[in-house]
Amino acid sequence: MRERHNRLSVIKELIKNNRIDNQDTLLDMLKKEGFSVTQATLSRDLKMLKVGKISDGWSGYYYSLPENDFVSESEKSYIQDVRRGIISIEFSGDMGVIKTRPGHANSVCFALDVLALPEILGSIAGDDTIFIILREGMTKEDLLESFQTRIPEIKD
Amino acid sequence: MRERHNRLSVIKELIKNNRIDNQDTLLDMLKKEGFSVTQATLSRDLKMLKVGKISDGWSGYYYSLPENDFVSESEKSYIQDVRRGIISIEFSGDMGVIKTRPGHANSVCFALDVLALPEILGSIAGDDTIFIILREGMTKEDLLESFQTRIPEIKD
DNA sequence: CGCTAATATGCATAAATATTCAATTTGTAT
DNA sequence: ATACAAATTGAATATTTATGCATATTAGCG
Repeated sequence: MRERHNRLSVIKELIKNNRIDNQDTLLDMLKKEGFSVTQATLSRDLKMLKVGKISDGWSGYYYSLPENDFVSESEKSYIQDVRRGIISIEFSGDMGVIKTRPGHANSVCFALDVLALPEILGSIAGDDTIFIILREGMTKEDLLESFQTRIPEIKD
Repeated sequence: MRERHNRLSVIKELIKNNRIDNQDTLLDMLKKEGFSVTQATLSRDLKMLKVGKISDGWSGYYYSLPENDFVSESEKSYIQDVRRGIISIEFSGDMGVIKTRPGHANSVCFALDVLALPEILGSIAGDDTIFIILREGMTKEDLLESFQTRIPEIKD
């Protein structure tokens, strides 16, 4: 199911570069890019990308990515750190344990910190193990979803 | 028709202080504050206030005021400068002429600058006269509307 | 005051967006 | 491979938001 991720990043580009004010026009643009889906799917995609609809300051509204969503170059490299180091992630209640390749725990942990995932209250790294504590009200599913949207989108 | 302005500022407070994610609940809150209107009116109010609907970062969306819409105390005093100094405003094409009380042109002009109305490209002040140039695509109606929403809402 | 133009509002409805449900596809562990 | 759970999607529908139009209210002005 690589399809969806590709679509998501195309949507992101479209939103970043155009003033789009409804899903139907976005749908058309997507079609021209080769993605043929329905409005229902697009609605879900937008929610997943956390796009908002904000005022242009005078006459209307348009879609907009959340602030911190220009993935800076340095941030990309942190994401790489995560991908290179991480082996597994498991949970017990509000706590999670991430296993990494030996010696990678610290760089992964630091990278997670930089990514500032809203689900993570805090984390601490050993040599190949990271403990994380979920923020109150968050579930492991929330965190895993964040991972999916933040991590896989990076190419090469 | 003071009513609407009061309602607008109550709406602003409600949005600033609560996580509201649809107009019906906002409608209820308004009712409790003593404002009884329909969803149609509320929809128009929100557009007038330029509120956006943005992601809370994990599970949903809520209304949010545009960034620069916390009217700072200093900004309030600038608005007062405008209200105290201004006498009339007239247009010819893309240009506007504001007449002020003698000696007030400068303070009004500076205040307009601070308010950073999107409709104004630039302005220059004499002693009791200000010239302003509208930004391309903007009309005098746009500017006057901005005035109405920015200036009158300030109390005392 | 009464008149008029502008503004504000509600009602009904259109337009836009989200969600339910069933079907299909994909991932994973035998 | 085969079976089962999870994820993805579309179609239909529900929910939410915007708007056209008629009416009501207000601000000016003679």
